[in-house]
Amino acid sequence: MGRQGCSLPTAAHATSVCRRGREKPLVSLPKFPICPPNPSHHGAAAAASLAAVTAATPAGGGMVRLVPRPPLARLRSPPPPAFPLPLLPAPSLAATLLDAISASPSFPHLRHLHALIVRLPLPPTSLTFLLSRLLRRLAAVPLPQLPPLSYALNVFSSVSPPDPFLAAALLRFAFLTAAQSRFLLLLPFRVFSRLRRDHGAGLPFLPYAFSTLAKSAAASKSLPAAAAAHAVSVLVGGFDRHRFVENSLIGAYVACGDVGAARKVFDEMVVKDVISWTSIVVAYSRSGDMGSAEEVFGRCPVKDMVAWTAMVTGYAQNAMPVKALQVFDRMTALGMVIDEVSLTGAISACAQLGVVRRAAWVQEIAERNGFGNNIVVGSGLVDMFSKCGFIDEARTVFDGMQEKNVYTYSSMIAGLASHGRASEAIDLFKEMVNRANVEPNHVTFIGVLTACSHAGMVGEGRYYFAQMKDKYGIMPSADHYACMVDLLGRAGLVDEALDLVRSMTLKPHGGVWGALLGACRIHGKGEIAKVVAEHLFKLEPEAIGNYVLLSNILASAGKWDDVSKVRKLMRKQRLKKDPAVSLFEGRDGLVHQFFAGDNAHPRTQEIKKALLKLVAKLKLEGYVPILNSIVYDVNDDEKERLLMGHSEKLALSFGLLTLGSGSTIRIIKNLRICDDCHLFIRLVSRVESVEIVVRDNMRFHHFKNGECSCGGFW
DNA sequence: TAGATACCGT
Repeated sequence: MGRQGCSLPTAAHATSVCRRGREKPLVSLPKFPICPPNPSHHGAAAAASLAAVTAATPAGGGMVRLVPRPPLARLRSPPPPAFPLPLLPAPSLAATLLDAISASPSFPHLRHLHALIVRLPLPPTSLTFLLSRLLRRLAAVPLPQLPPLSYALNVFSSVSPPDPFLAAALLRFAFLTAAQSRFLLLLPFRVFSRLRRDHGAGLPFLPYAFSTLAKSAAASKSLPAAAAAHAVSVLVGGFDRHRFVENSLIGAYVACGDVGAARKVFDEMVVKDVISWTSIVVAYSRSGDMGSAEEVFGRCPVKDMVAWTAMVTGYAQNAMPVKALQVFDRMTALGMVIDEVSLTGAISACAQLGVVRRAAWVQEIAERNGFGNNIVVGSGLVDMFSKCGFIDEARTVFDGMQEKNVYTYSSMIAGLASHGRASEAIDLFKEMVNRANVEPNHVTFIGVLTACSHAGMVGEGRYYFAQMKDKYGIMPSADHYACMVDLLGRAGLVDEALDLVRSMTLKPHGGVWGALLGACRIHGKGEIAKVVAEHLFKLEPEAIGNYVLLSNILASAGKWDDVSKVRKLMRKQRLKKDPAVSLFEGRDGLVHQFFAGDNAHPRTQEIKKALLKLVAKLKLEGYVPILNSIVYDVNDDEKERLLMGHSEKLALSFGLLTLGSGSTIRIIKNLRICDDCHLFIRLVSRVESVEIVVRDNMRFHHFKNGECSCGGFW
């Protein structure tokens, strides 16, 4: 129990279950406070580090022309000012100008204000304060009108002697504009170098200047830049014991993936605050080392909402959803407020678990607090409902979202694909690129290709695979190849799929070979399977599924000698197959768990009796058990007996007993549904007039009127 | 100066 880390949850993820007579609700619904929605190490070394970083920065199309010009010379027919001309005493004048800066909608307005400010008789502190605010506002002007760096340098040069406060504001301007244009992310380093060259020791720097350099290093994920920011902050700034700067440096090292360097700065800090602690926790969450994250979090003396949230999202990102929800519950029990970010972590955990009641509770929190308008929360809800089996609810959330981005579309497309609604997924992709003008990325195409694969749409799949590269400039990754191999292989084009793998310039990973092995299973290609499996066993020696799959393929072909060889190999590797298990959530919210051949449920006699009756009824309708689905060398009677003990049949029988005709029965299974159970459930949906939704380890099957949404492609 | 979402095969 407690296995974590598969793409869809196993039964073990349920927080509590009904088994061996022990009944507990799946989840309790705690009460907690909700916050209101948000309103909206030496001189030469330092120089060398800095030179390395600035040299690594590509030349920037004239943006770094550091030739100051008098601001007035740039004035060209300014528009009429949208504010009253200041005829007030000096303090009020500064206040009026500040209001005017905040309210200025465009670069021309701000330019006009700049001209005005430098002409007015303002005290020096007011002047630098206003100009720094002006720089901040200038950096927020949307891209087409975004002022060039040369203009910001003019602002800086408006004041003499050079002012440290304005220098920090100038660096921040460089950072913000570079971030906005996603170009020249290391621009602040260039500006810093220039300021050093022009003013030398005549211009001291404030700590904020170095935190901006650290931020710029973090944004560019450049470890040399982080090291350079570190070096100059100590050697030029003398800030080797400044908490603010140290925290920024930790953040930069974390963003660049150097946990060791981050930890070194942290360990050497004399005074640590919650931000220092949280940064280290995050460093371990991101590197997948939740054990160390737990240890550091445990030692953190004062924990705030952000620190707690870092743990929730850390667990969620590392496929430990049960722990994520436990931490989320603890933080709410302690009276911490919940905001969009912490809720996003809980949503992700619910999506991984597929727990319906908990998901509904999370949505209620989101709606009650207006978080539903948040694009990240909304996208998360779409994903969550899809993974809980409620594709229509996912679509409702999606349609209700005012703003959608590539995550929102990709979640919805992948959701539709996993529910077998391929044409809807393709239509949505077309809407995304043609009407909404949202640029697809590599993840979007995984969803599109999966949709094609699950519906046998070979032509469409080939078309989008080509379009991805030719139209959108996205080079296919091994994952995209895995989708294509799956698509071709399922459709029976196993040889073509093998050719595609052999033509790859990228090294095929387990996903690619695994898809091919799956195709061999469907189409009974025992000989190819053996070759494919060899690649897989080398790449993933401990992935039990590969051995089981090969063994099953060989068993279906009656090659029992080969089967025993594979089983021997498994024993040698000390690998043991996961037992098959199905979960059924009753109307009362209790989760009932059934293992294959299980007699443990309190109502087992009733369940088996009902199942036998059901089998007899189906046989009258033409049902013939698919004995081939049993991969053991036993006689046909025994095969049929084993088939009738399959966990999803037990869960279905119990579902029918408790819910009855006309209802929707939802079953979660940890392994792939077998051919016989698939046929069986299809027939039950017709004969008993029920809808049955089964989530297997990869996707959803919606059974209705004798048909399944997967159309046989699973 | 710290915390956010989507994806392949078995």
